[in-house]
Amino acid sequence: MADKSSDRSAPTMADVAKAAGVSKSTVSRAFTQPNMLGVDTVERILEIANRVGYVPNHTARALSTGRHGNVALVVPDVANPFFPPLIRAAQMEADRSDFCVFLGNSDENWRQEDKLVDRFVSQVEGLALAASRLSEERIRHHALKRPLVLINRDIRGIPRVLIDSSTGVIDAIAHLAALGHKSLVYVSGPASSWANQQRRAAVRAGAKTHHMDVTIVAAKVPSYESGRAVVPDILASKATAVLAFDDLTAQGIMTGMADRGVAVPEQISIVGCDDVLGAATYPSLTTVSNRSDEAGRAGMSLLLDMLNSRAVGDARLVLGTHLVVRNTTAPPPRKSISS
Amino acid sequence: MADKSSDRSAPTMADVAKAAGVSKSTVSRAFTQPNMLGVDTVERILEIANRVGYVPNHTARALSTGRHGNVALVVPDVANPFFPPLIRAAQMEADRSDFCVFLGNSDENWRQEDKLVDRFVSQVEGLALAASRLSEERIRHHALKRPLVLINRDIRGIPRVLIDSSTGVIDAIAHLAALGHKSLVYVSGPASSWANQQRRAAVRAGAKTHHMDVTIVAAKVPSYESGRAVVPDILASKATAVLAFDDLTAQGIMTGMADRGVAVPEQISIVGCDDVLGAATYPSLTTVSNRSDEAGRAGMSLLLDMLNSRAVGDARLVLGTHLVVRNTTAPPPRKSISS
DNA sequence: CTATGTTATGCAACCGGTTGCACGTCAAGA
DNA sequence: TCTTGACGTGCAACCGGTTGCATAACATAG
Repeated sequence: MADKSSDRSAPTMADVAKAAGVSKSTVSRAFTQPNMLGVDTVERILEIANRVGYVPNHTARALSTGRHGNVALVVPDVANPFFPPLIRAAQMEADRSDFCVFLGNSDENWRQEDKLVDRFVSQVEGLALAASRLSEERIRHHALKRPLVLINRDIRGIPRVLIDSSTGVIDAIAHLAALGHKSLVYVSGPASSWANQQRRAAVRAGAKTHHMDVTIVAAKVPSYESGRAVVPDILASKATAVLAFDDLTAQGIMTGMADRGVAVPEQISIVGCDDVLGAATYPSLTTVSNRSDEAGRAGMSLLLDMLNSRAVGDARLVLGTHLVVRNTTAPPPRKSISS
Repeated sequence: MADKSSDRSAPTMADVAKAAGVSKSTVSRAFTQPNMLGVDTVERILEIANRVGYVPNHTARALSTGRHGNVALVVPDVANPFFPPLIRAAQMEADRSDFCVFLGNSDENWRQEDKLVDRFVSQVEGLALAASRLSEERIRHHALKRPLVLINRDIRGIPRVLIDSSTGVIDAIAHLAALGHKSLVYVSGPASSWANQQRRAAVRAGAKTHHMDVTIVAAKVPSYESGRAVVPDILASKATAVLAFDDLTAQGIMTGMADRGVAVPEQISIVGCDDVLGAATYPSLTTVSNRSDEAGRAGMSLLLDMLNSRAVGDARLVLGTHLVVRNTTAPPPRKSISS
C-alpha cells in the first residue's frame, strides 16, 4: 500500500481527501479558507497533499469560480525594443499576484489583434492592450466583456496609462532651437498610434513656439528599414534637424545618412524617441527617454486593481519623459546641405 | 418574450439547447462533431447559437477534455534581445494552430522558473523552455507531467532544438587566426547556459586547431553592464582578440574599450555572438549569426506535433550558425597593447 | 437538565461543457 | 413480414474543483 498514486495523471482533491480520511469539501477549504477548519486538520491535509504531490487544478477551479487567475497582454510587436521591458515589467507585476499572463503579438495588425483578444477573452479575467491598433469601437466592445486597461492609448472611460512624450519632445525642440536650427522634419510612425499623434502634435507646438519650420515625413511602420527608406525625403526637405518617431527609425536614418556621406551631427542633427538603444549607436543618439517598463508595471497593476474591484474608475495615469542629450545633435551647418 | 437572454452572463449550451428544442449533447456535437448529426439540425443550432451570441466556454471544455489549447513559453529574460524574435516566432507558430501562449520570464533564476512552470502546468497542454536554467532533474520531472520541448538545452530523451554556435565560433576563430592573432579571451556567459558551454568548448577546440592561447574571463550574466565590467580582466590578459558570449556583452566590452582609449579593431578585435544588434554598433560588430526566430518557430512546431501525438520521440534539431564579418576585427597591433 | 450557540465537517448541487451507451426510427436485405 | 444495421438523438455520468446548507459534537447559558 505504498504508492498507488502512480497514475499517469496528477492526484486530485478526491485522492487527497481519501488519503486524509476527509471529504473533498474539507480539502478544498484547507486550501481556500483554512481558518474555517481546525488547525490540525488543515495541517494534516496540507502535509498529505504535499506528500502526494497534489496541486490544485487551475482549470477546474476557474470553472466553478469564474476566476482563472489569468490576464492577457497584447502588443503590436514583441521584437520592437520598446516592448520587451514593458512586457517584462507587466509579467513580473502579474506574477507577484500569482497571475499568469498570455502574451499576444498583433503584428501591427488590428485584425490579428482583434482575433487574439477574442481568443483570450474567454480565458482571462482581464486584458491589457499596449499601443493597441484597434478602433475605439472595438476596444469599447471588448472592454464591455472584461476589465481592460490600455497602455499608450487614450480613450475616455477606459483605464489607461500613457507615456507622455510631449514634455520630452518639447524639450528636444527647445534644445534644437537653442542650437540654432530653424527647420526640422518629423518622421512619423503608425497613424493609429496614440504616441505618434501625440508626438506629432508636440512637434508642431514646439516648432511654433520657437518659430521653426516643420515638415512631416511618413514612415508607416516604426523600424530600422523604414528609417533608411525615408532619408531621401528628409534630405529633400533641406531641414537641418530630424526628430524621429522612435529610436529604431532614428537609427535607420543615421545609417541612411552615413550611406550618403551626410555627417551626423555636423550636417544634420537627429533626435530619437523612447531611448531603447541606450548609448549603443554611433554617434550615440540624442533621444527622448521614457520608462516603458514603468508603463507596463503600472498598467498591469491597474488591471489587477480592477480585478480586485478596488475602485479605479476612469483612471488616466500619465508618465513623464525627458530629453537625453547625447551626440547626434549639434548646431546646424553654415549652409544647407546638398546631396 | 423578445429578449430574456439579457443576463449579465453569457449564454450557455443549455440555453441554446432549450431554444433549439434539443439536448445539450446535440448542441455540443453541433460544434465538435457536426457530421454525427443531421445537416438540418446542425444548421439550425448554429443559427440559433449565433443569434443568441453563444460562444463555447474554453474553460469548461478544457476541464472535460483536458485540452485547453494553451501552451507555455518560458524564457530567462524577455528584455534580452536574443529572445524577442524567438518569442515572436513561437507565438505566431502557436497562433497558426489556434493555440494561446503563456509567457513566463524566469529572470535568469531557476527558482522563479520552477515556480512559473508549476503554475503553468495545470493549464497548458505543453511547455517550451528556452535556455532553461533548471537542473536536468527538474526538467525531467516536469517533462513527466506534460509534453515539453527545450530550446538551447540538450537533454537526452527530451525533444529539443539547438542553435549550434560551434560552427560559427570555429569560423570566427579561423577568421582571427587568419588575421594573425595568436591569443584571445573568451568572455563566458551563465554557467548553466547550454549555449555557453558549447561556445566555450568550440573556442577551446578552435584555438587548439590554430595554436592560439585562450583565456576565459567570466561574466555571469549576459548584459551590457557585464561586458563593461570585464574589460580590465581582458586587458590584463594581453590578448589581442575577444570573443564574447553574446552581442550584448560584446557591446559592453566595446564601450569599456572606448572608455579606456583602446581602439577597436586597431588595438583589439572583438567578436560577438547571436547577431542581435545588426549593424547598429559602431564599429559594426563582427558576430556569429543565428536565427533565434527559427529556433522559436521550430521549437513550438515540435511541441504542437507532440500534442497531436505525431511521433516525435527523441527529437534533436540542430540549427547551424555562421560568422558575419563586419568591422570589429582586424589584424593584431604590432606590439601588445598597454593600458 | 434542557435550550441555544458555536464550530468543524460532510452532502450534494453546480460551474459548462464532453462522451459512452442506449434507444427509437427507418430502410434495405432475407 | 421479420431481422438487421445505420443513423440521429437523448440520458446521465464525468472532468475537478467550490459552496450553500445541513448536521453532529461540544460548550455555554438559563
